[in-house]
Amino acid sequence: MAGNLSTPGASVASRVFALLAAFDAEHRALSLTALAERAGLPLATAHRLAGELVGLGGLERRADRYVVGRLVWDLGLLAPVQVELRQVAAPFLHDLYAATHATVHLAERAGAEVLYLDRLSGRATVPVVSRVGGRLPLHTTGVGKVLLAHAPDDVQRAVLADLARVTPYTITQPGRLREQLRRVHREGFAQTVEEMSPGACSVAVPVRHGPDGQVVAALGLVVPDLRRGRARLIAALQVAAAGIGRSLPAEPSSPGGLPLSESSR
Amino acid sequence: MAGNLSTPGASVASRVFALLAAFDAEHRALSLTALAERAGLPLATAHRLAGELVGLGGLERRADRYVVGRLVWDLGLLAPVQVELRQVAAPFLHDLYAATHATVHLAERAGAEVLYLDRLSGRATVPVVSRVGGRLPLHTTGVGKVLLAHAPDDVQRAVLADLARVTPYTITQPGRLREQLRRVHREGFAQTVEEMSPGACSVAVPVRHGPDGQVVAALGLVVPDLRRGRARLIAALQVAAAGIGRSLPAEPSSPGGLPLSESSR
DNA sequence: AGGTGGGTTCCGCTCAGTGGGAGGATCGGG
DNA sequence: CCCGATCCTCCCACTGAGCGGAACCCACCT
Repeated sequence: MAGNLSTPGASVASRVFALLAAFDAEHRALSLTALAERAGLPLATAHRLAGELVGLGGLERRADRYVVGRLVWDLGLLAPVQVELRQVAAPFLHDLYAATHATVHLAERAGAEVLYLDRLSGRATVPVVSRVGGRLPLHTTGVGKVLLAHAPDDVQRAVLADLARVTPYTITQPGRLREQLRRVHREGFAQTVEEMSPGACSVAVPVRHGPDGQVVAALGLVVPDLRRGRARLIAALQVAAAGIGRSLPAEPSSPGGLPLSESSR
Repeated sequence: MAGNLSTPGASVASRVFALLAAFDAEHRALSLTALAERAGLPLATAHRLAGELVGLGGLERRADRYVVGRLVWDLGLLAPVQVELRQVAAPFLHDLYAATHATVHLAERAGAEVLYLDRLSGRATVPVVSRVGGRLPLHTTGVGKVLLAHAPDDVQRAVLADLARVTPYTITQPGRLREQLRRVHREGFAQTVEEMSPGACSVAVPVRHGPDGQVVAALGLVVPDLRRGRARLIAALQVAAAGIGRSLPAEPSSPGGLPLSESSR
């Protein structure tokens, strides 16, 4: 991985991806200048390349802003990001939503963050910051705590060593969080109370799979209040999680692995 | 845009996208040779570029196959492909599903095809070929007929001039289809009976928006049989479509359909 | 007017990209 | 066991695609 993209030695491909990767959830539309800056490319280069990408469908131009193009959307949907899991889980997520009318989350761990694989939300009764494809800290979300509790030691250590504060209720003391993680193991669920966003609480359970009960994902609900009906939510979650785990194909396949369809013309 | 990618004159960017665009719904995983062939690149070039893309996250290597990488998935989710519409529509789609337990579709027109923006399907009772991000012909699907009925003249003409047969029931006579499109306008809904896949019927209604009632999308249901309960399905669809239209923000952030000529794929 | 901050275009130098071809690995059939 | 087929990896000398500083344009300020 070369250093500065504007220095000779950087490949065109890396520059192309630098341009694309300049976009994120907070920057869905960028002016040429912003794009160049965020991509670390000279203005003229960014301009030429961006123009080329627009022609190829990788970017789109909206007035004086660039946005990610349709082709990328198309292609992204082909990426084997837990397709199997998401497919299998979808009906269970619906069931959960129907039963609770809460925001439903399906997530996996990606490094030291939660990666949201799917989300169902009714008309927002609670402010929810998650986004399909979005990442959030492990220690501030219900699904995150579940995943963290079942993560390898080194991940736990790394996360516990740096607990960023998000709200006044965010748990930032390693000791307290570690105790909570132990409880997750003991009780089979995790919860948060306004630790990610004010006014939002969550419960979550692991999705286990295979004979060894490997935790492959987490299933969570976000609600305005946990004081009433928590037991009911957990019960619903556990039923759904069990159903998902049971419905997953036996083969412990590579992460996200799926029918690797036949090749050739 | 140039022809053969392996001839000098093709830009690196175009080669990169040729590699990515070599993947489609039927080819989610490709061997190097297949990849090179489908991208129209010399093997050595494909090898080197693909390797580079793997390093950048644009591709992923699974054993001896390449698949679309996570980065592209991430980025694709940022593409402004009717985000607003999909977001607004989501709860209504759930409602529809809850009410009917049929497969629910939200689609827009992309050139001379239907582009599926969202889909809910319970445990498959009916074989459904659609896929989020997938495209199907306008004349063989319920949502397609709705969108076609409200498409500009030139699109209608182009589509009517070439009605491919998909099943024995596919309508291939321009006259009959034209008559049906008139009925769509008159009656406010479209239907298909095994015209796309055997054993599947569909109904669909337009989603209108704004003071002029512009058709911005179509909402459809797929069921095994329309003889019973069609009226009920249509009623549900119309309520949902009206709700979506009403909930959309005043200014449609992006144009409904793409120009007919554009062929980004 | 002059200034500022965006976007666009130009063009000659040069190094990144190219791809034919050699070589390796793996398989399976004779 | 050899041999051919198939697929992947690597090398390297040639060259034209890509680069980006600089000039320019334009809209909108003061």
